Amino acid sequence: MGATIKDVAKLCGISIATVSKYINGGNVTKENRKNIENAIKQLDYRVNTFARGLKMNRSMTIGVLVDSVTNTFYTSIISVIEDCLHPKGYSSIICETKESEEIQEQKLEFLVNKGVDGILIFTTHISAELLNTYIQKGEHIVVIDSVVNGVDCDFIATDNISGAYQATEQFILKGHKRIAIITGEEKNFSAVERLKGYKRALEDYRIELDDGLVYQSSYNLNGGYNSFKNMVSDANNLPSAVLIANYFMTIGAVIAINEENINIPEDLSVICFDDLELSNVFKPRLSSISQQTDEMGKRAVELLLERLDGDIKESRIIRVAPKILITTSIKKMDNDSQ
Amino acid sequence: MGATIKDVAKLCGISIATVSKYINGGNVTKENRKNIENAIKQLDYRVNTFARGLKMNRSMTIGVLVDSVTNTFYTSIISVIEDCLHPKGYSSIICETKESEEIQEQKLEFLVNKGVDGILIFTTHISAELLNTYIQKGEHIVVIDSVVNGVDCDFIATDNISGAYQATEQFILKGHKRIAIITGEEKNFSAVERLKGYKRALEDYRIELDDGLVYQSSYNLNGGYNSFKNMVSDANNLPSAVLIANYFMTIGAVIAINEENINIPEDLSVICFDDLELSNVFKPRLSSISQQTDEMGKRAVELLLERLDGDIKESRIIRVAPKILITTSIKKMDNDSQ
DNA sequence: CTGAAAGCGCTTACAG
DNA sequence: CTGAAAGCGCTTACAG
Repeated sequence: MGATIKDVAKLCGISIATVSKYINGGNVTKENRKNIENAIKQLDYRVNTFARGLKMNRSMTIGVLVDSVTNTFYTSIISVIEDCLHPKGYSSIICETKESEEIQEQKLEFLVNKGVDGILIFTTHISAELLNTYIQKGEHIVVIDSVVNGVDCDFIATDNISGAYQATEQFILKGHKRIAIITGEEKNFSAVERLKGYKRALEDYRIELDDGLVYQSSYNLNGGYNSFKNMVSDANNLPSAVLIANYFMTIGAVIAINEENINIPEDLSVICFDDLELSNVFKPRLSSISQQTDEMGKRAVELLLERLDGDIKESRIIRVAPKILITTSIKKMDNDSQ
Repeated sequence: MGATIKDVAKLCGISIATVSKYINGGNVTKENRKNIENAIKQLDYRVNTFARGLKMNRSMTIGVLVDSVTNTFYTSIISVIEDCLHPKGYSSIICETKESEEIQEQKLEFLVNKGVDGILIFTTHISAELLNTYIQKGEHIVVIDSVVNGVDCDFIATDNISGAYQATEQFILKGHKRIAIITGEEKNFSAVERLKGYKRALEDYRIELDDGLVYQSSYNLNGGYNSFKNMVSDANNLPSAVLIANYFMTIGAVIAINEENINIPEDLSVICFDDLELSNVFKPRLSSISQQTDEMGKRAVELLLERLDGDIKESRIIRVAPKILITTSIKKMDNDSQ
């Protein structure tokens, strides 16, 4: 169908080697350059990706593995990734795991079969074993949003401990002492880190940890809803403030807040992780710890491309500081009460 | 690095032609089959995508062009598209236009350069000229979420007129007579259709159209916010019900509703398009017209693959009926009042 | 700077 | 059913 490098060469009366040299940025005489440029335009010539890929053993394609493309936290990062990748000639293949480890393995295999040059992974459940299998096969991998021990690849994640610490500290500075946290279970990397930050802040400010105020359940809408319901049903153990550890849990909590007719911040102060749509729409606007998706996406691509080019071998771990946004969803407490 | 078909053939002591035949589903003797299967496993052989693509002149890759990957309406469809594509061996390259026509052209060119076999487009602004340019070059295109006249490709869209009609009808059946609509401008395909459905319902039920109740502005959060503010500021022209024509306008409207302390449905009845996160979280749950993203994604892939295989030439237009969900966000009016 | 030639890994008529 | 051989479009030493 389309014109080939041969057609261009013929039209110019020169060899394909020279045309190829021009295309790849080499030096050719002024006259040849002009002729080639004209011929390319005239013939609407495009380099054949497959021929080039075959010869170069590079696909200029990056695989992206993600739990779900309807998760706006992930897609915010994906959007940045595309922006960084396309100018360098890379495209990406996005695969969803739907949070199934079985599908995750299938999709990883799919990506490798497609001949991607590197893989960006941000799924909640990724095991060291699976990562190591592919790293040993020579795949270049960068993991986003979690850190797995004993794996020789790059990691990039939000500084969750610091984020949760700062949030808890905000409550404390406004006089709160009964501070609850709604977070995910042990298997969720960021949930655990955020719980750690919460505990550390309490400790630093000499507030005794009340295990009854730590609600751990599934890291999603239902988990948030159920935890919140449990929290308010325990009438003689009510907190004055709550930190909610991710966006989906927050959505669940908001549904519960509405059902229970709880007023924010009069009845309860709230800070949530992830500054997405809901935070804006809820009244009052929710205080939030917002992960820097731009920074994360940009750095992830940098790390991966460096790995593709260079001979970096050591595992690098990057922590991105979140930004905290405080609104009227936090009540200032009297120092005497509580 | 990886093993090639040559390695497999050598290990089996047969020709590469036979191995190729096996790989592509042809008949080989039982013994050869066994040997080949073993060799493939032993060598961890994978077909080289580029060699195959070069030879076959098919990339098994589909381009997807979308305004934004953080738009959950779009990503719901994208998710279904991947599910349909992967089992058939296709992968997809997703490109964002960020609603810029310039970027749209660049990305389309990017996709064609990458050698995609077909393109799925769902962007709000796609011109007949641009589409025709690529169709003439032999690209296979399916357009989702809008219909463009004078273009020889397939289209798939929600039956917007019917959706808006049904919503308006619901208001009317509950006794509403002053029904407003907040929608997008003329350039937005679905906005125009939804306005049409609204008008048609009023007409059918003999309710005179009040132009003052038609709010048209930008088809996004700000447009929804501003329109809603304008609507309530016009105190002697208040409607009892409002239909909001897309998700982002609804978010804007909800922010305004909160600011103005308007009670739904006591002060105002609401139906919105697109049954996404917000509808669940808002109290009371918003009535909605939900577009069938599963159906749309599935049909889109079907149409495209048919086009790739066969010799379909005529332009096909598929309309998918939306589902309407009625909640307590609509007040039953006394027949006497208003 | 330019060109002839080999070769990347695969598929596919074609002959047997 | 099997195999030898051509060729897809490109890049890259190599010689000039």
